[in-house]
Amino acid sequence: MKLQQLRYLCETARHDMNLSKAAKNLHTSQPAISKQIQMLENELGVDIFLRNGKRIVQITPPGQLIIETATRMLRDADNLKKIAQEFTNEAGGTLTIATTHTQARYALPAVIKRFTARYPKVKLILRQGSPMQISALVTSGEADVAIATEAIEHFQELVMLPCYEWNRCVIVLPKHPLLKIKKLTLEALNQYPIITYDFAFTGRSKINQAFANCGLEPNVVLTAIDSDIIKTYVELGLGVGILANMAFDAKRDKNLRSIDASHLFESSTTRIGISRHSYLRSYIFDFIEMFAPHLNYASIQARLENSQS
Amino acid sequence: MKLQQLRYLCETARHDMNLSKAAKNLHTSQPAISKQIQMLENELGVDIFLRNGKRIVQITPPGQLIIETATRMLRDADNLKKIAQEFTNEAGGTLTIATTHTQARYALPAVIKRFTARYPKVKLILRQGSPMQISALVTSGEADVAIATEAIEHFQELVMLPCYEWNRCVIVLPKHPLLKIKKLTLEALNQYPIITYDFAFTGRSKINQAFANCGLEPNVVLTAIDSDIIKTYVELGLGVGILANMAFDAKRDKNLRSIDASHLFESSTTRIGISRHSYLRSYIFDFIEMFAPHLNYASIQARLENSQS
DNA sequence: AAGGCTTACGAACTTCGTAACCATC
DNA sequence: GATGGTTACGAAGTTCGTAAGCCTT
Repeated sequence: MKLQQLRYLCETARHDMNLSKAAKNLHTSQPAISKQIQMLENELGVDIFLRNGKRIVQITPPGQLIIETATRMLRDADNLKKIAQEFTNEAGGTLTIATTHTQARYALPAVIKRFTARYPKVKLILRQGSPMQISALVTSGEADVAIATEAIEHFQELVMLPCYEWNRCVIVLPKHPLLKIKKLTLEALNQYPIITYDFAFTGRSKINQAFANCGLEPNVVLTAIDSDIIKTYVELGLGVGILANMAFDAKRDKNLRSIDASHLFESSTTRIGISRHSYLRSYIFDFIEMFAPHLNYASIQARLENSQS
Repeated sequence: MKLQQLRYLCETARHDMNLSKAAKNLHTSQPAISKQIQMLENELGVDIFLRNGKRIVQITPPGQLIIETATRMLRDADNLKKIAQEFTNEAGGTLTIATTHTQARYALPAVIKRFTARYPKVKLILRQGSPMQISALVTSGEADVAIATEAIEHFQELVMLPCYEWNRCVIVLPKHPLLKIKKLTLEALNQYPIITYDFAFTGRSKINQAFANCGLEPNVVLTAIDSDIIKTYVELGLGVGILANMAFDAKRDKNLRSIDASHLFESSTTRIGISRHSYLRSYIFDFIEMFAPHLNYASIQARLENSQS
């Protein structure tokens, strides 16, 4: 059994069991992959892939388990490299943050500024995506940490650490009738077309929930993953926006007015997610602590050890 | 990075960093080990071992972490083989039980009889040792399950599943004065020299505790790891014995008498221990269920997933 | 007919063991 | 001087890519 064979196997599994694609991705030839996978199957004495003639059709039950274990081994191989780097290249390295637009645009800039000042030699990579995509990036080892608000509870392999709570505001054009109401209600809000986040994103489910609880069905005319796009369409007069309140800046957004809506919606918690099985360089722990000061090396390790759910 | 290199590395670490011993154990030459470890260190860019001239002196801090991760990878490689076996050789296989004398002699025979009837093709290996040795065998993958009563709580990597509780009896020669006492007390017991288990073994700490709680210091004249040896010396008149009550059989032990002592000592719990990271063949789950009927595949998996401590 | 997997085969590269050498205890 | 580690080097064994073949869709 060789690590190379496991690499070939997992890459093939990742690419819908297509040897050709796996070969391309690994910069090698298709026969190399074909042969090594056969040799592995041979050594283990079980078929990993089910073949119909010469075409790979699906993964066998033992193949499924084998791929899972092989994946863990490859991640550990990565961990070995990271451990070594931690001790050789103490200052340098890479930090890949997978996050949503809202976090990248409003929550992260301040933290990243401090981080790069402290670790000037660490290369930063920001990757955007939906909470699901973000989680997958961390699970697959393509990113070190995930920062998002929703939908990342379902990944067994991630540990989600609560960072901060936030709520929403409603944004409208100046002179909008809603500005005259003393205390905003969902009923009042529901008089107008609504522009807010895409369903898969940042705390959108809390919004739907609040309306549903009152027996209302909001007239959502436009959704976006991007707070700036929401603002743009509110400015165009398409409707009123519901935004994360950190996304509104009275100074910058002079053409808009915000109305606090914390009392209307349940607050959302932004979490940072790390893979249970990845080795984290010390500066990653520092980054997490900068983002959420109540988290530190000891408390994170405690979470990693005491929860398996 | 090759699995072979990791194997060489871990074997070297296991043998006090002695390349020669590792080479012998792996049936290869010393230069092969030397070279591959150097190549690994080279690839990772860190020294794993600290050398004084040409002699390996100790493990570097990164080396420690690297060895831990490499060990997990090798165990996973083993797991791959076990998974494959589970699907090819459904009936056959091996079950290695690491346990103490008392369990092997008194608790296991009935279970093993049922097990071999159910799985005639599974090869059974019993390995005896102290609770510490037993735990180490499972941790290192040399045994599948550990069965013991004490001292195995300290291995992070093991999950200990409670199986049954038991207590002790006092054994004496026929006509011994203690047989005339209505209800045995520690004070009465303490009049006589005591023969019981070795400190590292089966529930011995509960005995010491009980005496200590009464401010007594027992006069332990002989300790053994083996109930049969204790009986032998009680028969010789060296003192009274304190035994696990399952170790006394009135029919077989005709030359001795037993007095229940459950009220004097806190009961002990015998547990079965499995490694958190090993793949267990289905018959191993069945074995565990035969030993402790309240444990089954689902409940064991739940314990594996919900505890990390 | 195209896409996709396997077989065949020789070139390039690894790994291993023997032997010789060097360092520490 | 005995034990333990490294260096050198040729033999044996792997792995890879190209080319050719074969099986599905």
